[in-house]
Amino acid sequence: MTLLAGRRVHALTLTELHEALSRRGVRASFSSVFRAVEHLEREGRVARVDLGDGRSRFEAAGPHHDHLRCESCGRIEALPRCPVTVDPPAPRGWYLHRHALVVSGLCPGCARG
Amino acid sequence: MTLLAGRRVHALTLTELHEALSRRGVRASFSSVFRAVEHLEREGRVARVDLGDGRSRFEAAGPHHDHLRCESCGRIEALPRCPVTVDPPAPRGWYLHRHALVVSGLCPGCARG
DNA sequence: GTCAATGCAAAGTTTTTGCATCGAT
DNA sequence: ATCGATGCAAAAACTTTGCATTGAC
Repeated sequence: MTLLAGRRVHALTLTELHEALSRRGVRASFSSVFRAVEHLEREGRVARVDLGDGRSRFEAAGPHHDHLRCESCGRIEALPRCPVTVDPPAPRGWYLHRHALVVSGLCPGCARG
Repeated sequence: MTLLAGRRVHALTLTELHEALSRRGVRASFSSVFRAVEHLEREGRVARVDLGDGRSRFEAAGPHHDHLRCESCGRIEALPRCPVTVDPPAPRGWYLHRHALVVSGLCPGCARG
């Protein structure tokens, strides 16, 4: 949980999480990590996010926020505030209750390079 | 292309596209569909979108639009207009140039059921 | 003949499951 | 003994590639 709640590290993939745990000396198989995250997700303590790179990422559940993603290095950050207008013009009949926004471009490092 | 440009059908997966083509009498292997789409994507005529359900979807390239997705039946539609404010409050240093928004909830059919 | 398009099968990724084992109560 | 947690390997789902063949020019 501490890992997933880190302020700097956002939305880790299972592999990243597994490696990060190993580095910290936590010996757990990939399956265990998978199942732990699955469990935490069901409990509502962890949220799965999909940033469009083809794999699921996980982060500590919390207040809504959107994501920034660097198209060059893959770096991920949370957007400081949500730029989606509260009243989306939904086609009639739809009942909408959530959204996921990924803004992409170049992070400071890659934009300079 | 005609299929991918349809107004009703948005963002087909490779499998859906393959099946749709078969139904229309176009006999092409899955690989061929994959490579055709890959080619069209490189040409900029087709755009890949990821709506968070774990597989890539493809649609005709065109003016920006975001997506609606029904969490119950998977139905997908384009949002009539983009509810993202033009000037996202990006952290300093980032150079942003695109976004992908998926609004989800229940489609008219599933909301009623 | 040449070169691109095609089909099939196989490999690569990532996610998920089966199953036997280990551990605490 | 029981019940959940664990590890390993295998299965699944999707995407991508290798390679031999086919087809158009």
